[in-house]
This record gives sequence, C-alpha cells and structure tokens, in this order.
Amino acid sequence: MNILAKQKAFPSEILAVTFTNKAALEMKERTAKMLGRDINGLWLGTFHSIGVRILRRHPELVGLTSNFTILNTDDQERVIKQLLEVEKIDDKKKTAKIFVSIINGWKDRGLNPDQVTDQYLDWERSREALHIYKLYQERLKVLNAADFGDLLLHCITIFRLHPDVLAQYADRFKYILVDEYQDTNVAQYLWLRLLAQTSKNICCVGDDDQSIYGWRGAEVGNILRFEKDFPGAKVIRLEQNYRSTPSILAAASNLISNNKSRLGKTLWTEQEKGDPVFLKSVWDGMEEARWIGEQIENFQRKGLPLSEVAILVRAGFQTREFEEVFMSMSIPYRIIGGFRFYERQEVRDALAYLRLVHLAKDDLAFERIINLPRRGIGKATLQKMHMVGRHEGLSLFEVAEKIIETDEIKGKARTSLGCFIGDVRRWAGMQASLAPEELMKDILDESGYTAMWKQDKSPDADGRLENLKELVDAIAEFGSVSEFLEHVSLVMESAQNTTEEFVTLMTMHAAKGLEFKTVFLAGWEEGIFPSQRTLTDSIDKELEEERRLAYVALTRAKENAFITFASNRRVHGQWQNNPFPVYKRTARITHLFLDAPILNHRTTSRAPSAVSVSENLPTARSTYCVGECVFHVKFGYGIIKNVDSDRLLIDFDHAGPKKFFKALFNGNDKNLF
DNA sequence: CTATAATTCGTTTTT
DNA sequence: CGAATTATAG
Repeated sequence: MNILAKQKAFPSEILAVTFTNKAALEMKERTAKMLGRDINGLWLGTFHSIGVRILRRHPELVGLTSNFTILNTDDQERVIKQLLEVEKIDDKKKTAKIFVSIINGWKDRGLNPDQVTDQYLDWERSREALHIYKLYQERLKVLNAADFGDLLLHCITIFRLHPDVLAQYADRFKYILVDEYQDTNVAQYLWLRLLAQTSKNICCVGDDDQSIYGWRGAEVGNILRFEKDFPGAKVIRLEQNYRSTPSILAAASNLISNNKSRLGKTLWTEQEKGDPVFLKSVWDGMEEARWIGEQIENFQRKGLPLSEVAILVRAGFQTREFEEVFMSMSIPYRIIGGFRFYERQEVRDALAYLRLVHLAKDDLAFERIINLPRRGIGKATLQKMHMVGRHEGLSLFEVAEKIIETDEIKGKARTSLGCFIGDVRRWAGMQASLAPEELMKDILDESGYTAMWKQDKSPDADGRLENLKELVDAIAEFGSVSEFLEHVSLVMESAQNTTEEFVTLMTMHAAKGLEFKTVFLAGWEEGIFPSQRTLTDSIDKELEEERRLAYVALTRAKENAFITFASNRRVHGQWQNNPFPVYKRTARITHLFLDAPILNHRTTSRAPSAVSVSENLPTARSTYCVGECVFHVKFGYGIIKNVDSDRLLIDFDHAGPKKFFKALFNGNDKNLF
C-alpha cells in the first residue's frame, strides 16, 4: 500500500497473493479504503485465482483450451476411481482417496509426473500411484480440466519451458507481496521465485511459529530459508503484539520456545499484565462442557458479549458435547467449519445439473446426476456407456444421444434416458433467454430434484431445500452461468454474515487469524491434543507443528485463556482414561508448558488433583532392551523392536508397530501384570 | 436396480 | 458410539 501511496509503482506492476479468498477480500477493501483511489490493474488474489488468470491466457502451452474447467476434490476422486477401474487396480475402501492425496502431494511439491524421481518412490504402492498420476494428467487433458494443484503447477511448467512468457510477467510485476508465507508449499515457492527473479522485489509476511498446515504440503522451511533463497532480503521482525496480555504472551512464548525449527522472536506488549492463563482439570468431557458453559455465563453476566468468546478444539468431533450442553443451558452458539456451503451434497448435485446444461461434455457432472433423482439408470447402464464413450472418443452425453437410437438399452432405462436428454437440451436452449437463477430454479423443479427432497422424510431434508433456495439466490448475484461457475470453483464459502450474538465453536486451525477476548481451549490431554498420531508414529517435526498449533490457539485470546483437560473421555465409543495429570506429564515430556508459575490450576472434588497425582507418576525407565516384551495401557502387549537415544519402536500384537518417546512411554514389564 | 444389513473406521482444511 | 461405505438379498 505504501508503494502505491508513494507512487513508486502503478497498481498494474504489483502482485499481491494470499491463501484464502477472505484474506484477499480484506486486503482489497483495506487498500481501496486507504488509498481512496482506483486500484484497477492491481493483481490481488489467492494463489489459485492468480494462477487461473495466468493459465487462461496460455492454456494451449499445457494442452488445454481457455475454457477449461476446474475440478474440485470430488471430481478428482471420481476421475481416479474410473482410472483404477480401467487399470483393474482394486478400488476397495479408500484407494482412490489415497491416490488422490499422493498425487496432490506431488503437485504440492511442484512435481509433474516425469519429475517424480526415485526418492519419492520408496512407498509400497508408489509406482502404481505414479502410473495413475500419468494417466490422470492425460485424462484431465481430454476432459479439458485442471485441478487445484494444476493451477500452479501448469504455470510453473509454462514459465520454465517458455521464458518469453515468464518474462512477460516477471518484467511486469515490479513488486510482489505475499501474505502468510509460512503456509506456502514448494509449488507456490517455485512459482513466486520464478516471478520474482527479475524484479527481486518480494515482500513476504509470515510467522514461522504459526505454520500449522504442514500436513497439507506447507513447508515451514520456506520461511526459515527465506534469507538464503532471496539473497539481500531484509528481515524485519515484528515483535510488538497488540492483541494479548503479557500473561498470555508469556505462556505462548514459553511454550513455543521449546521448538527447535524456528527463527525465534521475543514478543512484547505495552498492555497491563492481565489474568494468568487458567488451567482446569475435569472428570470427563461432559463436565468440561458444563464447566465452560458456566464460565461463559459468568462472563456474560459481567457484560462480555458472546461474540467475544470462543471454544477451540483440536478435532471436529469434540464440538458435539459442547453442542449438547449449550443447548440445554440455552447458550447460543455457532460452529465454524464442518461442511462448507458448496461442499454440501445437494448443492453439488444442483451445480452438476447446471454444469451439464452449461457444457454437455461435462462427464463428471453427467455421472453425478444421471440417476438423481432415481431414473433407473444404474451402474450397468453407465458402464456400457463408458465403454462406448472410451471406444469412440465421445462424451457421455453424446453417447447417451446415440445409444437411445439403438437397442443397447431396454425398458425403463431407455425411456428415462431419452427424457433426460430432452430435458438437458431444453434447459440449454433456455440459457440465453433466462436469468441464471431462474434457469437453476427451473432445472431443479423440472428434473424432479426438488421433489425428491420434498418426499424425503429425513430430518435434514428441510435444511437441504433451504440450501437449494440459498444457492438460487447466490446465482442471482451473477450475470451469467459461466461467471457463476467460475466463481464457485474457486470460492468454497458462500458469503454469510451473522450479526447476532453467538459463542464461537471451532477447531484451532479454523481460528487462525481470529481473536477473542476470552478463549477456552478444551481437551488438552494427550491423545486428543497433542493428537495420538503425533505422539506415536511420528517425528519431531509433527510434534513441533502440534506445539505451534497450541501457540496459535493460545494467542487467539486477548484477555483470558482457559485450558481444560479431562481424566476420562469417550473416544470412538470407548472410554479412555488419563489416570495421570496430563498437563504435568505433557509439561515434563513434550514441554508444552514449562513455565508453571504463570499458570493457575484448579481441580474439582470429583477428580483427583492433577498435581497430587503427579507425584505418583512412575518415573520413566531409562533402559529398554530390544526383544523385551512390554505392556501398554492402550495398545496391549508388544515387543520392543528398536531403541535409540530417545525413541522406542514397539511392535504390538494387535495394534502393529508404534513409535514412542522413551520418556513418554507409559508401559511396564510384562511381569508386572 | 434398489433397499437393507453388515462392516469398517475413525485429525487438522483451503482452493 | 455413529457415519459412511460396502456386501447381500430382494
């Protein structure tokens, strides 16, 4: 913004990228407001939206045409599933999902199929996956489609193979600005580096301690290496915090200081000290929810608006107990996350109809709705059509047009397929003369889709009909169907602003970037948070990410933070108990909390005092032998397979191999039992 | 092809 | 424990 204000560059010479649409929108609004003048020509958007913008200008360089469609995860999975079927790879359970995530992982690393070298192929079925990756990319070309990963990967490919095209952009963008740099993946990093190579003016904003998306490809390394990657770059540490009290900052700083991979910074604030972070031990999840509910009522009585209160959990399922309790206590709440609007089944179905009408060749859309509502066209018919389609290079819709002229398909399937084709053609004809929202409404009514949900007597049918209405309203904001579809493929959230007073319930991940006066951090016992997997089969890297998550969560609080943990919790329907004072164990072993004095702790009468029980915590043994048989409360009997300086590898009879921190391992000699 | 029974399996999420 | 997917019978 300063660049513009001082007129160092024209808006068109600046590229500003964010991760989310929300962030992009905010930035746009703030820039416009501060400058109060035209910012047309400024390239500001998400990585993906900028990627599309570039890609739509040179699609032929990667074998697409400019009207290529953008696939979502759903479509991706469907394509892969079909490939697996053709390749006769067993598609039981979740193979398709796994392959999708492998392929996306490679794309996140900026790897085209031919760039996946042996170092990425140490996994058992990785060669199979690579084979599918190749086929998948070919298939996408035929479908004239790109998935999210491609939006960046194709750009990189183009930049590398066509220096003239790269120069067009690299020369143009004199300044590049990146928000939340710690969340960039390798592909995004390469993309940025290519674009910044001429101007060498790149400004990245980020906090290495807030990198919590490593599991989906983000590389903390990018920000840690920034100075090396962009020699001569100036690093400015923003250490003054304007959000939280010193108490909260101290707890957070202390906690994060245990991480090894970080640049390191010293946060400070001018605020008053504030209340200490409050630690609360409870008997079980119900008590946790009730206690938090009571605290919220107290704060409410003191005049704190509910919109300033949030409950943050590690995983989505934890919100359940809160919902039950809050409902009975009449505390209004809202849950952030969960299903996004455009991810809902009914919305996706409706969109598939629209896509098919808009572009009859959209096989993925065709398949999704051909039997919705039921038309008597099932797997067998579809398979037949696929055969023909593949053989003659036709889209499913074209095959359908042909096949009803023959006797390939008989009876109900044939007549209803004929009707369906007629309907789609008719709707396509209406496109030109009807407003897009009218078209959508007519399609839904005439296809029988609306009727299908009206007949459905399940409790959520009403909600689904509501969502369809909302969708129709959303379309009304756009001038044409194609405009709307482009928007939908890049924006998953539908705009909704509630002004009413609600307590916010969400995951810690979803809370990043937000702030509340009072924050409750629930379920901080091992196995829940830090989550089981980061404690067993994982490495320091993941545990450090877990700690960063704790840091993010804690620093959402402006004035008060409460951490709770339960001795007993029902996980997967089974009662699990944490007989030892978990935070204490956590403190000692994973160093989540080292600075006990700034923490205040209380226990309830029902639960044994966390502190007193901690005295009985069996000291971890220091020597373990390979081949020794041990017993673990959760996993049962197992044999020690490997011992190193701080880790144990144990192969459990039933649970399979697991890694443990030696000091953390809560097992005993078999003899003791 | 569809309705029902049986089974499996449980983080985090944006575009 | 419960959703979500898969096998089986109608």
